[in-house]
Amino acid sequence: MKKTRKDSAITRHLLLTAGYRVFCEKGFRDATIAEICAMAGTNVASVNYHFGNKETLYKEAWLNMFHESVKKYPIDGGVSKNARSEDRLRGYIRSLIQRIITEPSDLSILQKEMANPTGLLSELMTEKIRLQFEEGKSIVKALLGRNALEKHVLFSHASILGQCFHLGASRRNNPKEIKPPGAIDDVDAYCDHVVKFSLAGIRALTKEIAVSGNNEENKQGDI
Amino acid sequence: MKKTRKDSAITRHLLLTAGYRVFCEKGFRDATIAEICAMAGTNVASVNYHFGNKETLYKEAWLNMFHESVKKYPIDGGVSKNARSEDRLRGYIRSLIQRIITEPSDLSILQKEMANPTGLLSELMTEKIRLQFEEGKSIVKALLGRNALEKHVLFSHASILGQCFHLGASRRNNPKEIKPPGAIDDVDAYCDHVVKFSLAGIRALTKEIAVSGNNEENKQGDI
DNA sequence: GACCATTTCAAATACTTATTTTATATTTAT
DNA sequence: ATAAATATAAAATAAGTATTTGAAATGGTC
Repeated sequence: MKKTRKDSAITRHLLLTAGYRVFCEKGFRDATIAEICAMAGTNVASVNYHFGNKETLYKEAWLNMFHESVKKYPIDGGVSKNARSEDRLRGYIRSLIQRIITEPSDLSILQKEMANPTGLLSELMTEKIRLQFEEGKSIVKALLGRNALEKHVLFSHASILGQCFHLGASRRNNPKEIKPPGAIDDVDAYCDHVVKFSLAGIRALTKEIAVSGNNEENKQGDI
Repeated sequence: MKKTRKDSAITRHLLLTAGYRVFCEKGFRDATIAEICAMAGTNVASVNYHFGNKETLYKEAWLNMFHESVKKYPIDGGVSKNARSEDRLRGYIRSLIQRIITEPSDLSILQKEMANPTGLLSELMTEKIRLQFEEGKSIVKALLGRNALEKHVLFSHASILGQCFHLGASRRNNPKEIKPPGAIDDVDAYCDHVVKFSLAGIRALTKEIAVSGNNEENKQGDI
Protein backbone atom coordinates (compact mmCIF):
# COMPACT_ATOMS: atom_id res chain seq x y z
CA MET A 1 0.00 0.00 0.00
CA LYS A 2 2.61 2.48 1.10
CA LYS A 3 4.46 3.63 -1.91
CA THR A 4 6.86 6.02 -0.22
CA ARG A 5 10.04 5.05 1.46
CA LYS A 6 10.71 6.57 4.83
CA ASP A 7 13.98 8.12 3.70
CA SER A 8 12.19 10.11 1.08
CA ALA A 9 10.38 12.26 3.60
CA ILE A 10 13.63 12.88 5.42
CA THR A 11 15.48 13.94 2.30
CA ARG A 12 12.58 16.15 1.38
CA HIS A 13 12.67 17.84 4.74
CA LEU A 14 16.42 18.25 4.64
CA LEU A 15 16.04 20.04 1.33
CA LEU A 16 13.29 22.27 2.70
CA THR A 17 15.34 23.47 5.63
CA ALA A 18 18.68 23.70 3.86
CA GLY A 19 16.97 25.43 0.96
CA TYR A 20 15.38 27.97 3.21
CA ARG A 21 18.64 28.76 4.91
CA VAL A 22 20.42 29.36 1.63
CA PHE A 23 17.56 31.31 0.09
CA CYS A 24 17.54 33.51 3.19
CA GLU A 25 21.18 34.22 2.96
CA LYS A 26 21.58 34.63 -0.78
CA GLY A 27 18.14 35.30 -2.17
CA PHE A 28 16.43 33.18 -4.77
CA ARG A 29 18.68 33.95 -7.66
CA ASP A 30 22.05 33.77 -5.98
CA ALA A 31 21.23 30.57 -4.17
CA THR A 32 22.51 27.61 -6.14
CA ILE A 33 21.04 24.16 -6.12
CA ALA A 34 24.52 22.80 -5.64
CA GLU A 35 24.97 24.71 -2.39
CA ILE A 36 21.55 23.72 -1.10
CA CYS A 37 22.19 20.06 -1.80
CA ALA A 38 25.63 20.24 -0.27
CA MET A 39 24.15 21.64 2.92
CA ALA A 40 21.38 19.04 2.90
CA GLY A 41 23.87 16.29 2.16
CA THR A 42 22.02 15.14 -0.92
CA ASN A 43 22.68 14.77 -4.60
CA VAL A 44 22.23 17.72 -6.94
CA ALA A 45 19.43 15.90 -8.70
CA SER A 46 17.41 15.59 -5.52
CA VAL A 47 15.81 19.01 -5.77
CA ASN A 48 14.47 18.28 -9.18
CA TYR A 49 13.37 14.83 -8.13
CA HIS A 50 11.49 15.95 -5.04
CA PHE A 51 10.24 19.35 -6.13
CA GLY A 52 10.48 19.44 -9.88
CA ASN A 53 12.44 22.66 -9.97
CA LYS A 54 14.08 25.41 -7.97
CA GLU A 55 11.04 27.64 -7.93
CA THR A 56 8.82 25.04 -6.33
CA LEU A 57 11.40 24.35 -3.67
CA TYR A 58 11.48 28.08 -2.93
CA LYS A 59 7.74 28.25 -2.43
CA GLU A 60 7.49 25.05 -0.41
CA ALA A 61 10.44 26.05 1.74
CA TRP A 62 8.85 29.37 2.62
CA LEU A 63 5.50 27.78 3.35
CA ASN A 64 7.16 25.24 5.58
CA MET A 65 9.03 27.93 7.44
CA PHE A 66 5.91 30.04 7.77
CA HIS A 67 4.07 27.24 9.52
CA GLU A 68 6.96 26.51 11.86
CA SER A 69 7.45 30.19 12.55
CA VAL A 70 3.85 30.88 13.47
CA LYS A 71 3.79 27.80 15.67
CA LYS A 72 6.84 29.06 17.52
CA TYR A 73 5.84 32.72 17.69
CA PRO A 74 2.05 32.99 17.65
CA ILE A 75 0.80 36.17 16.06
CA ASP A 76 -0.97 37.36 19.19
CA GLY A 77 2.18 36.76 21.22
CA GLY A 78 0.26 34.35 23.43
CA VAL A 79 -1.83 37.16 24.88
CA SER A 80 -5.54 36.47 25.27
CA LYS A 81 -8.07 38.33 23.15
CA ASN A 82 -9.68 39.42 26.39
CA ALA A 83 -6.58 41.08 27.76
CA ARG A 84 -6.17 44.86 27.82
CA SER A 85 -5.54 46.23 24.37
CA GLU A 86 -2.24 47.69 25.53
CA ASP A 87 -1.06 44.25 26.54
CA ARG A 88 -2.28 42.73 23.32
CA LEU A 89 -0.31 45.34 21.43
CA ARG A 90 2.78 44.55 23.43
CA GLY A 91 2.37 40.84 22.73
CA TYR A 92 1.81 41.48 19.05
CA ILE A 93 4.92 43.63 18.72
CA ARG A 94 7.14 41.36 20.78
CA SER A 95 6.17 38.33 18.78
CA LEU A 96 6.62 40.11 15.48
CA ILE A 97 10.04 41.37 16.45
CA GLN A 98 11.06 37.92 17.63
CA ARG A 99 10.12 36.54 14.25
CA ILE A 100 11.99 39.28 12.48
CA ILE A 101 15.26 38.87 14.31
CA THR A 102 15.19 35.10 14.33
CA GLU A 103 17.23 33.85 11.43
CA PRO A 104 16.04 32.02 9.56
CA SER A 105 12.37 32.86 9.98
CA ASP A 106 9.62 33.24 7.44
CA LEU A 107 9.93 37.01 7.66
CA SER A 108 13.55 37.01 6.52
CA ILE A 109 12.44 36.14 3.03
CA LEU A 110 9.27 38.14 3.27
CA GLN A 111 11.39 41.22 3.74
CA LYS A 112 13.54 40.29 0.80
CA GLU A 113 10.44 39.83 -1.30
CA MET A 114 9.08 43.20 -0.27
CA ALA A 115 12.22 44.96 -1.36
CA ASN A 116 13.01 42.77 -4.30
CA PRO A 117 10.04 40.70 -5.42
CA THR A 118 10.66 37.54 -7.35
CA GLY A 119 6.91 37.32 -7.84
CA LEU A 120 7.02 33.67 -6.88
CA LEU A 121 5.63 34.17 -3.41
CA SER A 122 3.22 37.03 -3.92
CA GLU A 123 0.02 34.98 -3.96
CA LEU A 124 1.17 32.72 -1.16
CA MET A 125 2.33 35.60 0.99
CA THR A 126 -0.69 37.82 0.68
CA GLU A 127 -2.87 34.89 1.56
CA LYS A 128 -0.88 33.85 4.59
CA ILE A 129 -0.01 37.32 5.78
CA ARG A 130 -3.60 38.45 5.86
CA LEU A 131 -3.95 36.81 9.29
CA GLN A 132 -1.13 38.96 10.58
CA PHE A 133 -2.81 42.10 9.33
CA GLU A 134 -6.19 41.18 10.68
CA GLU A 135 -4.78 40.60 14.13
CA GLY A 136 -2.73 43.79 14.13
CA LYS A 137 -5.52 45.92 12.82
CA SER A 138 -8.03 44.55 15.27
CA ILE A 139 -5.76 45.52 18.16
CA VAL A 140 -5.16 48.98 16.76
CA LYS A 141 -8.86 49.39 16.16
CA ALA A 142 -9.64 48.54 19.76
CA LEU A 143 -7.13 51.15 20.89
CA LEU A 144 -8.37 53.85 18.55
CA GLY A 145 -12.01 53.45 19.54
CA ARG A 146 -15.29 53.37 17.70
CA ASN A 147 -14.90 56.51 15.66
CA ALA A 148 -11.69 55.46 13.95
CA LEU A 149 -11.78 55.29 10.18
CA GLU A 150 -10.21 52.49 8.19
CA LYS A 151 -7.54 54.97 7.16
CA HIS A 152 -6.52 55.62 10.76
CA VAL A 153 -6.26 51.92 11.49
CA LEU A 154 -4.31 51.18 8.34
CA PHE A 155 -1.83 53.98 8.88
CA SER A 156 -1.26 53.27 12.54
CA HIS A 157 -0.72 49.64 11.82
CA ALA A 158 1.69 50.58 9.06
CA SER A 159 3.60 52.71 11.55
CA ILE A 160 3.94 49.72 13.85
CA LEU A 161 4.96 47.28 11.15
CA GLY A 162 7.43 49.77 9.76
CA GLN A 163 9.17 50.21 13.08
CA CYS A 164 9.42 46.46 13.54
CA PHE A 165 10.63 45.65 10.06
CA HIS A 166 13.18 48.41 10.25
CA LEU A 167 14.92 46.41 12.92
CA GLY A 168 15.34 43.59 10.45
CA ALA A 169 16.74 45.89 7.81
CA SER A 170 19.03 47.53 10.32
CA ARG A 171 20.50 44.22 11.43
CA ARG A 172 20.71 42.46 8.12
CA ASN A 173 22.95 44.86 6.28
CA ASN A 174 25.79 44.64 8.74
CA PRO A 175 27.08 41.14 8.12
CA LYS A 176 30.12 41.80 10.25
CA GLU A 177 31.91 44.48 8.29
CA ILE A 178 31.50 48.16 8.92
CA LYS A 179 28.62 48.98 11.18
CA PRO A 180 26.03 51.19 9.48
CA PRO A 181 25.06 54.46 11.17
CA GLY A 182 21.72 53.31 12.54
CA ALA A 183 22.47 49.82 13.76
CA ILE A 184 20.35 48.71 16.70
CA ASP A 185 21.98 46.41 19.19
CA ASP A 186 19.63 46.15 22.13
CA VAL A 187 16.59 44.42 20.69
CA ASP A 188 14.60 44.18 23.91
CA ALA A 189 15.02 47.85 24.59
CA TYR A 190 13.98 48.69 21.05
CA CYS A 191 10.96 46.48 21.45
CA ASP A 192 9.88 48.39 24.54
CA HIS A 193 10.53 51.60 22.72
CA VAL A 194 8.29 50.62 19.81
CA VAL A 195 5.46 49.78 22.19
CA LYS A 196 5.69 53.10 23.98
CA PHE A 197 6.21 55.12 20.85
CA SER A 198 3.28 53.48 19.11
CA LEU A 199 0.94 53.80 22.06
CA ALA A 200 1.71 57.49 22.26
CA GLY A 201 1.05 57.89 18.55
CA ILE A 202 -2.20 55.99 18.76
CA ARG A 203 -3.39 57.96 21.77
CA ALA A 204 -2.72 61.24 20.06
CA LEU A 205 -4.65 60.02 17.06
CA THR A 206 -7.50 58.89 19.29
CA LYS A 207 -7.84 62.38 20.75
CA GLU A 208 -7.82 63.94 17.32
CA ILE A 209 -10.51 61.53 16.14
CA ALA A 210 -12.65 62.38 19.12
CA VAL A 211 -12.39 66.07 18.30
CA SER A 212 -13.10 65.76 14.59
CA GLY A 213 -15.78 63.18 15.39
CA ASN A 214 -17.70 65.91 17.20
CA ASN A 215 -17.38 68.15 14.22
CA GLU A 216 -19.48 67.29 11.22
CA GLU A 217 -16.56 66.74 8.89
CA ASN A 218 -16.63 63.09 8.06
CA LYS A 219 -20.09 61.64 7.76
CA GLN A 220 -19.68 58.72 5.38
CA GLY A 221 -16.53 57.40 7.02
CA ASP A 222 -14.76 55.67 4.13
CA ILE A 223 -11.13 55.90 3.15
CA MET B 1 44.51 67.72 -25.72
CA LYS B 2 41.00 66.51 -25.27
CA LYS B 3 41.02 62.81 -25.49
CA THR B 4 37.31 62.19 -25.14
CA ARG B 5 34.84 62.42 -27.91
CA LYS B 6 31.62 64.23 -27.16
CA ASP B 7 29.51 61.13 -27.87
CA SER B 8 31.39 59.22 -25.25
CA ALA B 9 30.00 61.21 -22.37
CA ILE B 10 26.52 60.87 -23.74
CA THR B 11 26.74 57.12 -24.09
CA ARG B 12 28.19 56.89 -20.65
CA HIS B 13 25.33 58.83 -19.19
CA LEU B 14 22.76 56.80 -21.08
CA LEU B 15 24.23 53.68 -19.56
CA LEU B 16 24.19 55.17 -16.07
CA THR B 17 20.52 56.04 -16.18
CA ALA B 18 19.35 52.96 -18.06
CA GLY B 19 21.47 50.81 -15.80
CA TYR B 20 19.99 52.34 -12.72
CA ARG B 21 16.46 51.80 -13.92
CA VAL B 22 17.07 48.16 -14.65
CA PHE B 23 19.01 47.54 -11.45
CA CYS B 24 16.12 49.12 -9.53
CA GLU B 25 13.60 46.90 -11.14
CA LYS B 26 15.46 43.61 -11.17
CA GLY B 27 18.24 43.91 -8.65
CA PHE B 28 21.90 43.54 -9.47
CA ARG B 29 21.92 39.89 -10.29
CA ASP B 30 18.76 39.66 -12.36
CA ALA B 31 19.60 42.73 -14.38
CA THR B 32 21.32 41.72 -17.60
CA ILE B 33 23.77 43.81 -19.52
CA ALA B 34 21.81 43.03 -22.65
CA GLU B 35 18.68 44.62 -21.24
CA ILE B 36 20.52 47.66 -19.97
CA CYS B 37 22.17 48.24 -23.31
CA ALA B 38 18.91 47.73 -25.13
CA MET B 39 17.29 50.40 -23.00
CA ALA B 40 20.24 52.73 -23.44
CA GLY B 41 20.28 52.04 -27.16
CA THR B 42 23.90 50.97 -27.14
CA ASN B 43 25.88 47.89 -27.97
CA VAL B 44 26.34 45.09 -25.46
CA ALA B 45 30.04 45.77 -25.33
CA SER B 46 29.53 49.37 -24.26
CA VAL B 47 29.21 48.61 -20.57
CA ASN B 48 32.52 46.83 -20.52
CA TYR B 49 34.12 49.50 -22.61
CA HIS B 50 32.95 52.41 -20.48
CA PHE B 51 32.92 50.84 -17.03
CA GLY B 52 35.03 47.74 -17.27
CA ASN B 53 32.36 45.49 -15.81
CA LYS B 54 28.87 45.21 -14.48
CA GLU B 55 29.82 45.85 -10.86
CA THR B 56 31.44 49.16 -11.57
CA LEU B 57 28.42 50.27 -13.54
CA TYR B 58 26.26 49.35 -10.56
CA LYS B 59 28.31 51.46 -8.18
CA GLU B 60 28.63 54.41 -10.51
CA ALA B 61 24.96 54.31 -11.35
CA TRP B 62 23.95 54.43 -7.72
CA LEU B 63 26.38 57.21 -6.95
CA ASN B 64 25.08 59.19 -9.89
CA MET B 65 21.51 58.70 -8.76
CA PHE B 66 22.37 59.60 -5.18
CA HIS B 67 23.74 62.95 -6.26
CA GLU B 68 20.75 63.70 -8.46
CA SER B 69 18.36 62.57 -5.79
CA VAL B 70 19.79 64.70 -3.04
CA LYS B 71 19.89 67.67 -5.36
CA LYS B 72 16.20 67.21 -6.13
CA TYR B 73 15.08 66.36 -2.60
CA PRO B 74 17.42 67.98 -0.08
CA ILE B 75 17.71 66.04 3.14
CA ASP B 76 16.39 68.88 5.27
CA GLY B 77 13.40 69.25 2.95
CA GLY B 78 14.41 72.84 2.28
CA VAL B 79 13.55 73.86 5.84
CA SER B 80 16.02 76.17 7.55
CA LYS B 81 18.07 74.95 10.48
CA ASN B 82 16.61 77.85 12.44
CA ALA B 83 13.02 76.82 11.93
CA ARG B 84 10.96 75.19 14.66
CA SER B 85 12.01 71.62 15.26
CA GLU B 86 8.51 70.41 14.44
CA ASP B 87 8.75 72.03 11.03
CA ARG B 88 12.20 70.64 10.46
CA LEU B 89 10.88 67.19 11.27
CA ARG B 90 8.05 67.63 8.81
CA GLY B 91 10.46 68.74 6.10
CA TYR B 92 12.77 65.85 6.83
CA ILE B 93 9.99 63.28 6.64
CA ARG B 94 8.36 64.77 3.54
CA SER B 95 11.62 64.82 1.68
CA LEU B 96 12.53 61.30 2.70
CA ILE B 97 9.15 59.97 1.64
CA GLN B 98 9.38 61.77 -1.66
CA ARG B 99 12.70 60.12 -2.29
CA ILE B 100 11.33 56.75 -1.32
CA ILE B 101 8.31 56.79 -3.56
CA THR B 102 10.09 58.35 -6.52
CA GLU B 103 11.13 55.57 -8.82
CA PRO B 104 13.86 55.38 -9.63
CA SER B 105 15.56 57.09 -6.72
CA ASP B 106 18.73 56.28 -4.86
CA LEU B 107 16.68 54.83 -2.01
CA SER B 108 15.07 52.21 -4.22
CA ILE B 109 18.34 50.37 -4.39
CA LEU B 110 19.30 51.27 -0.86
CA GLN B 111 16.25 49.39 0.34
CA LYS B 112 17.14 46.44 -1.83
CA GLU B 113 20.63 46.44 -0.42
CA MET B 114 19.33 46.54 3.13
CA ALA B 115 17.18 43.47 2.58
CA ASN B 116 19.50 41.69 0.22
CA PRO B 117 23.03 43.05 0.34
CA THR B 118 25.27 42.53 -2.65
CA GLY B 119 28.08 44.02 -0.60
CA LEU B 120 29.07 46.17 -3.54
CA LEU B 121 27.59 49.35 -2.14
CA SER B 122 28.14 48.92 1.56
CA GLU B 123 31.12 51.23 1.88
CA LEU B 124 29.68 53.78 -0.49
CA MET B 125 26.31 53.77 1.18
CA THR B 126 27.38 54.03 4.77
CA GLU B 127 29.58 56.93 3.82
CA LYS B 128 26.89 58.80 1.92
CA ILE B 129 24.02 57.89 4.19
CA ARG B 130 25.71 59.20 7.29
CA LEU B 131 24.61 62.70 6.33
CA GLN B 132 21.02 61.55 6.34
CA PHE B 133 21.39 60.08 9.80
CA GLU B 134 23.16 63.12 11.19
CA GLU B 135 20.40 65.41 9.99
CA GLY B 136 17.61 63.18 11.27
CA LYS B 137 19.19 62.59 14.62
CA SER B 138 19.94 66.26 15.14
CA ILE B 139 16.27 67.10 14.62
CA VAL B 140 15.14 64.36 16.96
CA LYS B 141 17.67 65.45 19.52
CA ALA B 142 16.36 68.99 19.44
CA LEU B 143 12.84 67.70 20.01
CA LEU B 144 13.81 65.35 22.84
CA GLY B 145 15.70 67.98 24.75
CA ARG B 146 18.96 68.10 26.66
CA ASN B 147 18.49 65.07 28.83
CA ALA B 148 17.96 62.63 26.00
CA LEU B 149 20.41 59.75 25.80
CA GLU B 150 21.93 58.56 22.57
CA LYS B 151 19.69 55.51 22.86
CA HIS B 152 16.55 57.64 22.84
CA VAL B 153 17.68 59.55 19.81
CA LEU B 154 18.70 56.43 17.92
CA PHE B 155 15.47 54.59 18.64
CA SER B 156 13.20 57.49 17.84
CA HIS B 157 14.99 58.11 14.61
CA ALA B 158 14.70 54.43 13.80
CA SER B 159 10.96 54.66 14.39
CA ILE B 160 10.74 57.49 11.90
CA LEU B 161 12.89 55.84 9.26
CA GLY B 162 10.99 52.59 9.68
CA GLN B 163 7.65 54.23 9.06
CA CYS B 164 8.96 55.97 5.96
CA PHE B 165 10.69 52.97 4.47
CA HIS B 166 7.67 50.84 5.11
CA LEU B 167 5.86 52.92 2.55
CA GLY B 168 8.41 51.89 -0.02
CA ALA B 169 8.08 48.24 0.87
CA SER B 170 4.32 48.49 0.86
CA ARG B 171 4.23 49.95 -2.61
CA ARG B 172 6.94 47.94 -4.24
CA ASN B 173 5.53 44.50 -3.77
CA ASN B 174 2.31 45.20 -5.59
CA PRO B 175 3.54 45.55 -9.16
CA LYS B 176 -0.01 45.62 -10.42
CA GLU B 177 -1.28 42.19 -9.51
CA ILE B 178 -3.17 41.42 -6.36
CA LYS B 179 -3.07 44.18 -3.82
CA PRO B 180 -1.41 43.15 -0.57
CA PRO B 181 -3.34 43.66 2.67
CA GLY B 182 -1.48 46.74 3.87
CA ALA B 183 -1.07 48.71 0.67
CA ILE B 184 -0.99 52.47 1.18
CA ASP B 185 -2.47 54.56 -1.58
CA ASP B 186 -2.67 58.09 -0.24
CA VAL B 187 0.96 59.05 0.18
CA ASP B 188 0.37 62.63 1.31
CA ALA B 189 -2.03 61.53 4.00
CA TYR B 190 0.41 58.89 5.18
CA CYS B 191 3.13 61.49 5.29
CA ASP B 192 1.03 63.69 7.57
CA HIS B 193 0.25 60.69 9.66
CA VAL B 194 3.91 59.82 10.14
CA VAL B 195 4.66 63.35 11.27
CA LYS B 196 1.87 63.38 13.83
CA PHE B 197 2.49 59.85 15.01
CA SER B 198 6.19 60.49 15.45
CA LEU B 199 5.75 63.81 17.21
CA ALA B 200 3.40 62.14 19.68
CA GLY B 201 5.88 59.36 20.28
CA ILE B 202 8.73 61.78 20.76
CA ARG B 203 6.75 63.97 23.14
CA ALA B 204 5.81 61.00 25.27
CA LEU B 205 9.44 60.01 25.39
CA THR B 206 10.44 63.55 26.32
CA LYS B 207 8.13 63.48 29.33
CA GLU B 208 9.49 60.15 30.43
CA ILE B 209 13.03 61.41 30.14
CA ALA B 210 12.18 64.44 32.23
CA VAL B 211 10.75 62.23 34.96
CA SER B 212 13.58 59.72 35.05
CA GLY B 213 16.02 62.59 34.70
CA ASN B 214 14.81 63.91 38.06
CA ASN B 215 15.22 60.51 39.60
CA GLU B 216 18.75 59.37 40.21
CA GLU B 217 18.54 56.35 37.98
CA ASN B 218 20.89 57.01 35.14
CA LYS B 219 23.95 58.90 36.16
CA GLN B 220 26.49 57.75 33.62
CA GLY B 221 24.13 58.09 30.70
CA ASP B 222 25.55 55.65 28.21
CA ILE B 223 23.63 53.10 26.16
C1' DG C 1 14.65 -14.72 -2.46
C1' DA C 2 12.86 -12.24 -6.49
C1' DC C 3 10.23 -8.62 -8.31
C1' DC C 4 8.78 -3.93 -8.47
C1' DA C 5 8.30 0.86 -7.52
C1' DT C 6 10.88 4.32 -5.51
C1' DT C 7 14.92 6.91 -4.55
C1' DT C 8 19.77 8.20 -5.14
C1' DC C 9 23.78 9.16 -7.79
C1' DA C 10 27.32 10.79 -11.27
C1' DA C 11 27.74 12.44 -15.54
C1' DA C 12 25.93 14.78 -19.55
C1' DT C 13 23.23 18.40 -21.49
C1' DA C 14 21.25 22.78 -22.41
C1' DC C 15 20.83 27.35 -21.43
C1' DT C 16 21.84 31.93 -19.88
C1' DT C 17 24.80 35.66 -19.72
C1' DA C 18 29.19 38.36 -18.66
C1' DT C 19 33.25 39.22 -21.01
C1' DT C 20 36.63 39.23 -24.85
C1' DT C 21 37.96 39.59 -29.41
C1' DT C 22 38.28 41.29 -33.87
C1' DA C 23 36.89 44.32 -37.28
C1' DT C 24 35.14 48.74 -38.61
C1' DA C 25 33.90 53.50 -38.11
C1' DT C 26 34.56 58.05 -36.27
C1' DT C 27 36.96 61.93 -34.28
C1' DT C 28 41.13 64.62 -33.14
C1' DA C 29 45.81 66.38 -33.83
C1' DT C 30 49.60 67.27 -36.62
C1' DA D 1 45.05 64.78 -45.50
C1' DT D 2 46.76 61.35 -42.76
C1' DA D 3 47.98 58.94 -38.64
C1' DA D 4 46.79 58.00 -34.06
C1' DA D 5 43.49 57.59 -30.75
C1' DT D 6 38.90 56.60 -29.56
C1' DA D 7 34.30 54.53 -30.02
C1' DT D 8 30.83 51.15 -31.77
C1' DA D 9 29.30 46.74 -33.72
C1' DA D 10 28.76 41.79 -34.24
C1' DA D 11 30.25 37.54 -33.20
C1' DA D 12 32.95 34.30 -30.37
C1' DT D 13 34.27 32.73 -25.95
C1' DA D 14 34.00 31.25 -21.31
C1' DA D 15 32.01 30.34 -17.04
C1' DG D 16 28.29 29.21 -14.19
C1' DT D 17 24.35 26.62 -13.28
C1' DA D 18 19.55 24.44 -13.70
C1' DT D 19 17.90 20.43 -15.53
C1' DT D 20 17.85 15.78 -17.65
C1' DT D 21 19.23 11.15 -18.11
C1' DG D 22 20.09 6.49 -17.37
C1' DA D 23 22.20 3.44 -14.39
C1' DA D 24 22.61 1.78 -9.72
C1' DA D 25 20.89 1.13 -5.14
C1' DT D 26 17.28 0.57 -1.78
C1' DG D 27 13.27 -1.08 0.64
C1' DG D 28 8.86 -3.12 0.72
C1' DT D 29 5.93 -6.97 -0.86
C1' DC D 30 4.63 -11.30 -2.81
